[in-house]
Amino acid sequence: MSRRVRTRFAPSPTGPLHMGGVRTALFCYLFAKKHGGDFILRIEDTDQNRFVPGAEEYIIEALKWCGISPNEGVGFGDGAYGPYRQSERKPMYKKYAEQLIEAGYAYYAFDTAEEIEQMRENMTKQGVQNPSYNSVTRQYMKNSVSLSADEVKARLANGEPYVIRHKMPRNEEIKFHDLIHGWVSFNSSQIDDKVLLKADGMPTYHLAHVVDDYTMKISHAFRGDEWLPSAPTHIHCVKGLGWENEIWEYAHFPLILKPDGKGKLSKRDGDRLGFPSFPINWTDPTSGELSVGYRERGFFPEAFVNMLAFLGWNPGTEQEIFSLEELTQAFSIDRVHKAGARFDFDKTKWFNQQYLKEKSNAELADLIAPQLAAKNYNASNAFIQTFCSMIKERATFINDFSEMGYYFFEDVKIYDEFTIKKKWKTERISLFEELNAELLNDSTFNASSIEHIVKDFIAKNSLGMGDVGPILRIAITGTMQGPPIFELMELLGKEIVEKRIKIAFEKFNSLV
RNA sequence: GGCCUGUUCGUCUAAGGGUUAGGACACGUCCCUUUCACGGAUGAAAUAGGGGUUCGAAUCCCCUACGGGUCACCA
Repeated sequence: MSRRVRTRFAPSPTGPLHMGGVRTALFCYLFAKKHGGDFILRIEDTDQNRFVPGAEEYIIEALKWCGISPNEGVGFGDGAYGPYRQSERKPMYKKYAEQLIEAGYAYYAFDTAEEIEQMRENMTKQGVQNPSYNSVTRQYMKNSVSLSADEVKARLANGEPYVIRHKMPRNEEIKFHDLIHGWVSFNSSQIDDKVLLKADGMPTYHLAHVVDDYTMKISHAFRGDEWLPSAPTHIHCVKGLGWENEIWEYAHFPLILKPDGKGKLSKRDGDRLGFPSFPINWTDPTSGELSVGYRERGFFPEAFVNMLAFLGWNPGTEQEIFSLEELTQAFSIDRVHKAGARFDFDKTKWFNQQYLKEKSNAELADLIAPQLAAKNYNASNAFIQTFCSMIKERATFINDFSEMGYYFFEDVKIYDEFTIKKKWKTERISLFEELNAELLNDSTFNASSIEHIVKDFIAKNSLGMGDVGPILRIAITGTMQGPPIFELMELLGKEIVEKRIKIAFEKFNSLV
């Protein structure tokens, strides 16, 4: 009764994986892991015309980055059900297609593309709204249903090109159960005779899905909602092959929609919607066009995965931050939504920020080391860790650190002139020189000693913090935004503070 | 257009016949801080419409509207 849980993610290497695909993989992974089963990566490379070099490697690398590694399949070590690339499984499909013919569930078709086109035109002229190769039109086409057995034999013997088409019944109720949608039923009269085996001997998705999921002992076939309309074809083929008692459970996941709700997110979107739609960078091999991925944009894989999990699923509690392990525990297919979810980049950034805040300063110091090195910023590890502690609650991405806090490592490049003009009073110049001198005399020079000096100075001269704070802050950092100024002065040290104040005061005078 | 599928704050969602319809993002206000953020508090904000069933409906049924998917020798 209890069957080993085996799920698979089966992308086609026709380009990069987009985030919708990653989410499908994630759900398959979570479900398999939760039930102690297997998660398999199968590459659906049956369309040689659409093959894109580098796509398979991309898919593997992207899954690795996300931490949703298959335990079986292309790139992750073969298991007992290989090969895991459909092109390498080519020989087996024909056998099953022929088995379907013998069972009366499929037939040979010899029509050329032009003949099919002609048929569609004729049907349209006759007022048929949706012309297709189906239980009615197949009678008028060149196939083993309409042609005599002898002629079919002769054509086959002559090596005439042919495809094998599914023979969808004329008028039958086809019903199947979906873990998310419940019972879904179709009338077969609405469904066309899909090509199962192409003229080049390769299967189409329809045959490949049925044959591979059966032979790979897949227990749960999960895929996006866009597959729902072709499910009856698959169900009927399963029946024709006599596998209906061993069939997997289906679940069709809700689609991830564009932020405006107009259509599903697709590969074609790249990063031109204002946010990445790919997990990692992708360079189109023909156009050379680069689409920035979540990884390069500065997202943590944990945050990206966490966000994806919450698109169409939720745990039913108010917890939102989940590690992969926690997701595995909490995941349940019956908490997956039915309706498509619009993507929200703000929320995605929020997830990243949550993870950023939780990183230790030591971890962050390691992570930002490359960007500091790239800018030739040299500093001790202790300095960098303090820098991280001061900047992390103000940033969303680690990529932003060196840019946001450049003044930790080099002199101020841009001054907030608006605030200077408002706050700098030329007549107070000697007063500030005095403060500067007092600061230089401070032998401790830590945040609290500096604060003392400044506060005494304010009191002595009947000023307010608003008269001094901004001046100091802009002198040191150039901006009104940033970490606590006294702590920053302590970190930078007396020499740098002295130098910056000197440069700044001259600048201020020239501005006012 | 046919078929399939869906519809709770702007967005992601909770509430599986009985709640002042809850949370999060984004937005407003206040507190903390005489910076910015973080954090805390608070506000505004939703059951698409119409019919049933029921003592009682966001939840069940029907109709309408609207959205999405799909209609290839692509997956």
